[in-house]
Amino acid sequence: MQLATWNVNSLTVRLPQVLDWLATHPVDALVLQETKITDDKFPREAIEAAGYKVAFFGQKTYNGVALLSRNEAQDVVKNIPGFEDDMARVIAGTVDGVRVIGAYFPNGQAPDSDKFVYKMRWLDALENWLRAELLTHPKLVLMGDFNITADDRDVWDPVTLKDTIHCTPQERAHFQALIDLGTHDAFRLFEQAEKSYSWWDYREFAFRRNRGLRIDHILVSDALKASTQACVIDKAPRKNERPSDHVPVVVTLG
DNA sequence: ATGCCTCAGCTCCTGAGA
Repeated sequence: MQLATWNVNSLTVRLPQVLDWLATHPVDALVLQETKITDDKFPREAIEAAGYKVAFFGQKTYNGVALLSRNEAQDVVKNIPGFEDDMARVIAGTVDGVRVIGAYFPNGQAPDSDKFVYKMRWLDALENWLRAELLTHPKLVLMGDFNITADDRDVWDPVTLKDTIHCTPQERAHFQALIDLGTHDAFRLFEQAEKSYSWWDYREFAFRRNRGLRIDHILVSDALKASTQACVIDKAPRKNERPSDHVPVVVTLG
């Protein structure tokens, strides 16, 4: 079984690339972030024609998430239950017996901003919900655009970027809190190349110079750890014309 | 210097992303 996550930065722009990618990477489920599209305009037909069922939860201009799966997702949940939020950031569903949570974590903008305060509140709520979800669904995968680097290996210049957004101790403590609930950073379960990133700024030839961050993650629960066989970042779509600034991350479960 | 790209939208500039 293969599961993947991809922040597409506008599904309207990236739909052809998503369909191309699925044709060559026929994963069992794919979660998308930053679809930036309202539900009435979601390209359901094109995705179903490619052989996927889809659940989606969007809004105009910002945010927006979707869960594509070969077999229809059961018990779909949108956003964090009990957490008031006017942003579409989370979609969860059970696919082939695995609880799949796709999430677009808040950016946070800057450590001294209101958006950072919201990010911390959102992360608190996510942790409380995940604790409960793990009890009812031991086989669980949380994946998406976390907007957090787990440690300095995930940062192209950890000295210059020390304590800046995505790299603060507060954000990393929250990442660790998710791990402490009984999950594992699937990417780090395996030997990986140094300077492996999932996002590169559009500016200053950042991709060509490999000035990136690893902020797109896949956490697998304790119950899935032993069956986790691989986790790879697929950099190829970053070389497309009009690429997303993020690339897909894929996990293979036995 | 706070932009450099890219995207959406009450679109010819602005806000946001990370």
